[in-house]
Amino acid sequence: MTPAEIRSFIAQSEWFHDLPPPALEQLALLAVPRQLDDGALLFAKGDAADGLYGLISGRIRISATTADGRDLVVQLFEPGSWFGEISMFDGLPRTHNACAIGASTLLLIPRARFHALLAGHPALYPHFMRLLCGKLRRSFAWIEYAAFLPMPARIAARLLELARDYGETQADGAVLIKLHLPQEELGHMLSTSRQTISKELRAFESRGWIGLDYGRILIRDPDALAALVGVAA
Amino acid sequence: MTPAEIRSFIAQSEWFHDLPPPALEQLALLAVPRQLDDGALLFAKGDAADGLYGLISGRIRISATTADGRDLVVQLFEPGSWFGEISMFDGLPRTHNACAIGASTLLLIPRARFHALLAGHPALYPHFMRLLCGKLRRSFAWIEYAAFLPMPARIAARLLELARDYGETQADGAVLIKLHLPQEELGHMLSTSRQTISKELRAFESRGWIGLDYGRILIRDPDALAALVGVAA
DNA sequence: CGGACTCTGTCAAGTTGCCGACACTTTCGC
DNA sequence: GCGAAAGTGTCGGCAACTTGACAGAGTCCG
Repeated sequence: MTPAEIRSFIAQSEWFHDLPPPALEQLALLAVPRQLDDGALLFAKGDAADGLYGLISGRIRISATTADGRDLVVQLFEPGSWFGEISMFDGLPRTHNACAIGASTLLLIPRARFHALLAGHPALYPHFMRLLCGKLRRSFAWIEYAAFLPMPARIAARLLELARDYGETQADGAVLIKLHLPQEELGHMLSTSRQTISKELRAFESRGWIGLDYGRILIRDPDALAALVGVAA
Repeated sequence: MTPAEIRSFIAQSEWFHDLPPPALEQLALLAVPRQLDDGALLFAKGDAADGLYGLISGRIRISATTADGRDLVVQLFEPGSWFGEISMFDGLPRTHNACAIGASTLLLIPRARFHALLAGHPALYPHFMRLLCGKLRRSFAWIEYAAFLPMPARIAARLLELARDYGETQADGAVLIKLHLPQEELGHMLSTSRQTISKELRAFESRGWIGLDYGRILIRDPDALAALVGVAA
């Protein structure tokens, strides 16, 4: 990872692209590259926060865990994403665990550097505000899904989200979710059991709404799934 | 509501108390007082946002609603609270419904005025950031409770929150929740049925952890409830 | 290409919570 | 005070999910 590559990664990112060039330059000089092996823990819920992370390659899995080992997958970050900002803004410990899926490369912007950047460029604030608001709105949607929707609809809703975020449209118009996604992992995203996922996916498949392959899901009829969720597609 | 009262309300609020006096003055002049009758709807989810609201007296109930009429109570605001800021920061529609419990008096800071204030006083941003982060952390906790805890523990967790936010310590050390809180309303806060609430509250009472009276709940043993949640009190 | 590992389908038993129903109690407004 | 309205206790049937178990299918890697 050369300094030039770091600079270009930051300059192209959604978060920092409107920084003036000198600030970009400084940020790039003080950012710290970091490598993670497959499955390695980047930080855990409750850790003191060291800084803001940008994902360059690989994938990061954000989750919450109970004392007895169950966990809930909250988000999967793709290259180009930045995360860990909540602890930057409020100074409190990490809200979730973060670990690598596949070997991953990250960029750390140390806490002090990030604060200096904000102090020098308050014009960044509205942008960050919008990002936080987006997270809040997604949390609210999740809370409502859990409260209002029966399990099949929640599964459908999650499949549509995954298709939007990780989908690749095929020649026939169907959307393939480009994730290794065993039923157990889907269960961790919806806090339900593997067996329930299996049953419902099978039901969707039998109606022709989705296609199933080991660890792969193909969305054939998003409108049908959306109708189950009760929202216009 | 005299201009002087408005000014003093704003000056004492957690959100604006460190504004310089001239800005306070301007804000007070442009804020619009508003009266609501018991049960009146202030705004609904999906409405375009008119501004930021401060609650002077009464109480505001924030909820989400389904097409078939079920609803989920997300928050109750007390006098001194400000709300509706999410739509201010991202310009998108309201995330929830807001309606008055009891006759209520509010102050509206119109959208344009709020933006002008922010533009003129970027030092306000870090404070608002922390507030948004607090909401996010509370949302996360809620999501985890729903995912991980069985119903009795979720009820216990909610009772402890209510005791913290609306509790009044009695002579004997017990904490009375100063809300009119029928079991059905508690059910709407936990997205469960009245019958389940009734059964669990009765169980808590029989163990001496809480006291029950029509629409009133008294917390006698918060530690026992916290142990059920699985968190140190 | 063969064995280890992962993933999936499925069943049975048990639990939890929902819903409708109904009686009873308390509170509130006149 | 009295009647209406609101709140509560409780039962029974029912649907949804969980857990544990096990077999079979697919994939990966030596």
